Amino acid sequence: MKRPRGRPPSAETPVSRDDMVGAALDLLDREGAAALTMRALAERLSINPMTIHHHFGGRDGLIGAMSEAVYAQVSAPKHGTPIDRIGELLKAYHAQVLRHPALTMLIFSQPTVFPRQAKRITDEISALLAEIGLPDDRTLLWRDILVDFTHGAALATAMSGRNWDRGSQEDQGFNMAMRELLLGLN
Amino acid sequence: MKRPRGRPPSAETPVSRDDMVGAALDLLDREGAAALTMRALAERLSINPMTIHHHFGGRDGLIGAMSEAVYAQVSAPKHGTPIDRIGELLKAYHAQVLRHPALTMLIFSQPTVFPRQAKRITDEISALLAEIGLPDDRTLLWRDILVDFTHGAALATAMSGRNWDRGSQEDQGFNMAMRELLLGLN
DNA sequence: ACCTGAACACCGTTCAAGT
DNA sequence: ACCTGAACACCGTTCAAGT
Repeated sequence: MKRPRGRPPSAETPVSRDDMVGAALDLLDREGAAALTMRALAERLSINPMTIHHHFGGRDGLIGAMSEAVYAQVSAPKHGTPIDRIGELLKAYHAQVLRHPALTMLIFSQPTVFPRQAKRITDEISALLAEIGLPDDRTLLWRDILVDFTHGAALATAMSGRNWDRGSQEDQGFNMAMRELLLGLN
Repeated sequence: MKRPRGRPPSAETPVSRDDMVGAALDLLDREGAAALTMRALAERLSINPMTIHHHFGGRDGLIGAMSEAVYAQVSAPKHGTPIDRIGELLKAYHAQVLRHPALTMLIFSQPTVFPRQAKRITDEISALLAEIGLPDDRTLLWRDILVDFTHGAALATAMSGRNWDRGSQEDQGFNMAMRELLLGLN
């Protein structure tokens, strides 16, 4: 029953890095943060826990890779008014949070793994706010308002514990609130 | 060196429930969530881990008691316009978050321990919004905006990892943002 | 380079027992 | 009632070793 030591014969297709990230996300979404252990994930992939550890440099590294994968594609549309583009960017961000609420909690509770993608998105919002012609101090103020509100809404979702599909009620509430907030920018 | 089994002679003043909550908060604030283990806390109090466990029904129960203690005193002033009272209530809430950012993260990442105090504060905001004369749908919308923004700002603070005294820059940023948001209610 | 097994230093909690 | 010690079933990670 036990696998032999050392590298397995190459006939067995090896488990890729992406396989690991994908399986980790699936496990996290289905069973929550407590269930995402290196050991459980390894079991599911029929590999050794240390294999995962070596690929990502530990559990934090794995979580970092997961968040990069999830948030990499979040971006603002190329056309439209700056305000519309801000709204769409934050909606896209929030939509990903709705898909993986437990991941959001993990990221927040472990500051060391906070993804570069989050900084990228934040910076993009700052740039768009400046494009409107807002003075510097109000650019900062509104960037914090919009980003913090989005994170707070994410938190509320993550705490509810369920996963949501795009277009759910939760999503609509967020969209309405975001529209209301963006009115304050005019 | 080892303490004897069973109940210690009553000459040694026993460790009270409040002592445990206080020491737990101190440990959490100083060294972070990972350091708040039943065993480390027991060591610090020179008692058995299981003593704490029995008093609170486990680690989650302890965290619940900590959050009740921290948020119990957060309340709105008795006089003033509803909008002012909302602002003060959320500022008081946020001020406690600034004092114990790691506790906030713990609460959020463990939905089962989310404190009754949070519900109490949320309900109070709903009531104050209704007092302004806002229609029901806008009461809900703005309650979410204000509460979620406050939580998001709390998150940003908690992630920064440091503790802040009242009146810090972080606090001022929050106060300015809150004032800006409350303008949207008129 | 890539993968593995055994061991280490933890953890919360169950259980049975003391006073 | 309140407190304790030992044991259980975990955890991430270090280490040394295989191919």
